[in-house]
Amino acid sequence: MTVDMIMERLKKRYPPGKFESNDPFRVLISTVLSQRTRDEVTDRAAEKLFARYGTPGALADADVDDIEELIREVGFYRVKAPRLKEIARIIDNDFQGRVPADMDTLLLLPGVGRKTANCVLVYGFGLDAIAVDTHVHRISNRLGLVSTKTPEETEIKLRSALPKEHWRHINELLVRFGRDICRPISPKCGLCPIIDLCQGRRDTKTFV
DNA sequence: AAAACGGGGGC
DNA sequence: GCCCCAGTTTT
Repeated sequence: MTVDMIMERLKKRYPPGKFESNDPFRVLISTVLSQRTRDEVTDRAAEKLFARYGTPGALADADVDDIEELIREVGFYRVKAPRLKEIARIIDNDFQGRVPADMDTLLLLPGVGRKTANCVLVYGFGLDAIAVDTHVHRISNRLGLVSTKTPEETEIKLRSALPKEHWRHINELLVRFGRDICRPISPKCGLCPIIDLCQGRRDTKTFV
């Protein structure tokens, strides 16, 4: 199967990173921080935040102004800081300090959409889920794995097209691949390790 | 369907 | 100095 070959080759090029298995609360908070923000910046801010507020109870009682100051560098901090506090409050008050482990409940939290919820399910709880961000959406379509208009549609189609063993790896693999090779504009097809497996390369002229 | 949110890093 | 970034919510 060609999708297996794609995943195997990408795994070879991009060895496992930080997102193996972690505390669900930290995965949740880190993932919200990471929205529209580069990882290096996200990691620094998350480190500072968790050093002071490491649990839902602690974060729920924090000053929003202090949270803002700690996460300023990730951007969108005036939106993210109150959301983080509210997320912590809800988890502390309504879920006995435990992050919910199902999609529908996670989506009730402010600042949590399908991508963030799926990251929590996969990286926080080790469940079978596929986190589709802009990279996964774009590249899955370029490669010809799916033909979809929205990330949610991509997630659903990938559930059929992608063997389960690859679900937990596809997000990080395609994000890294998308950042340095299969970029949104002017992808570096000349350096692409899976160019021979790419359907999009043959179907369009929008690739370099 | 489009706008708004944003400081930091790459070039 | 300009452009883009591991999305989500609101208009």
